[in-house]
Amino acid sequence: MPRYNPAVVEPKWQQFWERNKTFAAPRLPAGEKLYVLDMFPYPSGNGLHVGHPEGYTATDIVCRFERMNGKSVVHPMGWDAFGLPAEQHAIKTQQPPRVTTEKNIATFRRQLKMLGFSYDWDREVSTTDVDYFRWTQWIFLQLFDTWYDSAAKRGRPIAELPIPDDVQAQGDLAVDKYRDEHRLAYQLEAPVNWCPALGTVLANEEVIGGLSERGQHPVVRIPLRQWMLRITAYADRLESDLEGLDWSEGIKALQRNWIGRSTGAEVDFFIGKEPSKNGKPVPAEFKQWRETRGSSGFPRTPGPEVLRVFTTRPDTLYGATYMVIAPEHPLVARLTTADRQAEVQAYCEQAARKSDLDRTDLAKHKTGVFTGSFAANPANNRPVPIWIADYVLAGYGTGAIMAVPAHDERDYEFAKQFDLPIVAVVDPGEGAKNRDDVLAGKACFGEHGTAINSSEYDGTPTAEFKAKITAELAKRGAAREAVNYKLRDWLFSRQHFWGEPFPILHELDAAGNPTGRLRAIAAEDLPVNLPPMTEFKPHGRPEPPLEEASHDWLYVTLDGKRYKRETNTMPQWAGSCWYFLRFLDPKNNQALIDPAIEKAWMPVDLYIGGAEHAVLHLLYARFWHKVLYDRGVVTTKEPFQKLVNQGMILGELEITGYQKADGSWVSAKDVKEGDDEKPLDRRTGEELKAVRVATSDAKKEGDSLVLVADSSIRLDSRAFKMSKSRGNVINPDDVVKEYGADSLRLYEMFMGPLEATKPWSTTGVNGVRGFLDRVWRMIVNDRAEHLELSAAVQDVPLNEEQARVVHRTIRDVTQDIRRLSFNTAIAKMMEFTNFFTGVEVRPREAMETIVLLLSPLAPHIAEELWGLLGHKTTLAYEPWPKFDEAKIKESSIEIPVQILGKVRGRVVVPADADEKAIEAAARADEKVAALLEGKTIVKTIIAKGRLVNFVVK
RNA sequence: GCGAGAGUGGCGGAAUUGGCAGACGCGCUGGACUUAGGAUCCAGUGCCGCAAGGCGUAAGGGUUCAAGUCCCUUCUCUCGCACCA
Repeated sequence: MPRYNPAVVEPKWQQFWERNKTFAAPRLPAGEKLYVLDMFPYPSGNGLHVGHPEGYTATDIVCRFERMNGKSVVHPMGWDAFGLPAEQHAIKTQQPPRVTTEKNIATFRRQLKMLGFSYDWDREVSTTDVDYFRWTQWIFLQLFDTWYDSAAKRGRPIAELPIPDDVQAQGDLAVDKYRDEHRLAYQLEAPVNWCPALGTVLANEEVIGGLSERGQHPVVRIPLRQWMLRITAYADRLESDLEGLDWSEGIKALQRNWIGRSTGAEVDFFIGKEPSKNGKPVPAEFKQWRETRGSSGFPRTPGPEVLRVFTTRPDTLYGATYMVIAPEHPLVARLTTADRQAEVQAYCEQAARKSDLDRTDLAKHKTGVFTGSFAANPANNRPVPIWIADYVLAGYGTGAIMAVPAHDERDYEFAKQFDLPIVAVVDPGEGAKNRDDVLAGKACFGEHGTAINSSEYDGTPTAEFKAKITAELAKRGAAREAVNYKLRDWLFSRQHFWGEPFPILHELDAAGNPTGRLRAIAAEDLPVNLPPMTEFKPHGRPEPPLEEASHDWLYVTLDGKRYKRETNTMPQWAGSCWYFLRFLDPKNNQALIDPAIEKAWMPVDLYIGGAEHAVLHLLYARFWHKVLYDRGVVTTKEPFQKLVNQGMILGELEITGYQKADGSWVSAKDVKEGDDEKPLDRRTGEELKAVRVATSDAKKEGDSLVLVADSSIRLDSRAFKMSKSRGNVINPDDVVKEYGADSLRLYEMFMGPLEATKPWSTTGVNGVRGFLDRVWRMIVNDRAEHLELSAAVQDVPLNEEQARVVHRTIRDVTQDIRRLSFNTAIAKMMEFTNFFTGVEVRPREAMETIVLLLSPLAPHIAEELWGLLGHKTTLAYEPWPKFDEAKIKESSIEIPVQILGKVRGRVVVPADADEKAIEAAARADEKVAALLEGKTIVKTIIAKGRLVNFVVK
């Protein structure tokens, strides 16, 4: 019994914590607050993965550590439980998704409790709880009720939206429509992937090469009414507010990249209101247009007489030798001349059939057609031909570009393909690699230089030219400065039956047809629950499955008007956009959160989760938070002050060899990867078989791993992502059963830096279990019948050396935990244990210290040992050990002596020895003295307390 | 192609501001205790060499008394984005 047995110890303490609500956080923080958050999991049917406990252990360590440091800590957990798998399971088995979800949550909850995390379980929420999504719907109402005032740079109530006179004059319906167009939540016809064979709409990633991932059925893109959220309005704030956040540069870069801000100019190219005979702008009309623009300035929206483009390089305007519009551009018909009709139509139809992926994937060679029309270049007034090509995206900028083949790689390729003129207008400068080719139009140069072939601007440096010409054209009303973002508005509706219903009603006329008028459900009438469903199967139409709901759910009469409910549901992202707020006030049925609570606990001080959410979840949550900030619901601009992404845990390292069909080996250097990742013989193209090789059959030779039996055969060695198909998945339940939760926690922290990707190793788990066994035996008499202290543990003071070890360990472990460097913290505790197991009499003070230091990482064993050391209560709120720097200092130290930078000897000197004394000691060292014999010392470097280096000749 | 990160023993990984490369763990070798060990304890373990010694942080160059760490060039791997004008 007195052997360390986690199967007994761990459940015992888990029950203790639960019964005593040891980790319940107060409503409002008492003293310094700390909000530590994990990305809550999607409770999948597979149960917990070993990746989950990695981040959860890290946050748990921080929480337990800071509680002992006296902070008021809130550490909640919940479930991001809407999701497609439960819906698909329902279709397959007719089991309601709520039932499946609750079952999965129960499994996850059990597994998390089994790992001893110090969550305040009273705060548990699930995004699928009606009491929870009531507030998700409430936030949607805020979005619906908000427009973005770009002058004030903030969201404001829709009632404050100024209505232009001309709209006002058109009556109420026009005003409503105008408002609807400006809301942060608005409707749009957007294309979806409709798969007739499956009878459902598919997400982009479920469509591969125009076929459904499941079953390879054809998928067509059809327009469907959708809800959109105007995240683009917040693009610049989402970008600029990144600056004050304590996030890794990598994640910030990822977000910036995704937002994709670029600055440049919008420029209008005159095309003429009506098509002309030769396709070129009529000079007289053009002249008149220039005059008008000179006085009217640059209009907000382009009229039909111009083709507006966005460019980041207005300085290359003189080199714009043609223009390109996207196949979906509204002016396609207007610009296509009669003789080009057939060709253009065929091209556009073909482009429409391609998915976004196909367009980019096989776009190594460019395609396009000439429209027959020309536009006037506002810089030099010359006509340039207008082409249609799908390398220009309809959704970015204005969907049209000015093409400068000499200075844009894509335009260059296109110009080569279709033999269009290439005029260099930027001189790369003397000494540039292929300057002559660039100037001759035989190469493309995309960087900055000085202007040429640009009339009076010749010689102007790129940056200066950009500003100059933009200002000049702006004065003439032909251009303006502009900013563009890659970020698109957020497609917020899904055609699913397992998601949050929208709190929106569509007004119906007497005939039962929608009038186009929307009505938001009043906040006090929320929640809108999901309708009860009797069967779960696709109804075979693209419209949402909730269209099949019973009529008493679907139709509503209010104030004498009939309405039909919105039948789209929200995407899974919705619930995770604000859960961190609800955790702080989970049971409030008057408000999303009590303002006093929000003010006291927010923002989240530490947020840890997987890097897979680095872009979308974090961006969406930040966006919602900013809207709530603008509307006065929250008081912080950003929700997550510090963010850390834990790295992925891979399967165990695998050594792979390659064999031909006849079983003979092929060296890895002769293997290449074919389609579908199948290994092929580089020389013959023969298909090979990848074979797992046992560690004992492989050895290292030089830089490569080879077969023991035949060293000419090289092998590959790498770890792979855990996957069912590869059979390398590690189940936390099994690990806990075999080694215990503390061992699992400790091992995951010991594997390496939190943020690194690292392979699993079962012998490594065994190793940390061995450490816990040693800690146990250091304190417990494991030969006794009953649990009792080892006789070696005695109430004696620490001697000097022991005190040094104790205090140094406190210092280092404290510092390492603060840095989230748990692997080194564990190493320090192992050193401590190695030292004290070798000591016959172990002072109680030392043992109590190590137990406290270990407790955030391995809390169960620590609580058990703490009790054994004579304490009656949990150590969860025991003060964290303090160290005394004076006790760490040694009276004498050993320092290396180098000659020409090479260590030649060591000397022991008093710790406070001055440079002279150190040098004298170094010279006195026998070995050093011998080597210095007959040499001239040019210089002596003394790093106090570190080393001595003699530079000799 | 662009962006981010990383290359250190057989393996996972340590190494304040440039200051003893390889902490700690795994694995391996030898030993002790054992009927036995997948238990425990002790010793060893970067590479070459009998040794003295030499060589070593992806490769090459540089700065420095001193470089895993700073600078330049190149290579490889992982992740993300990918015709964003």
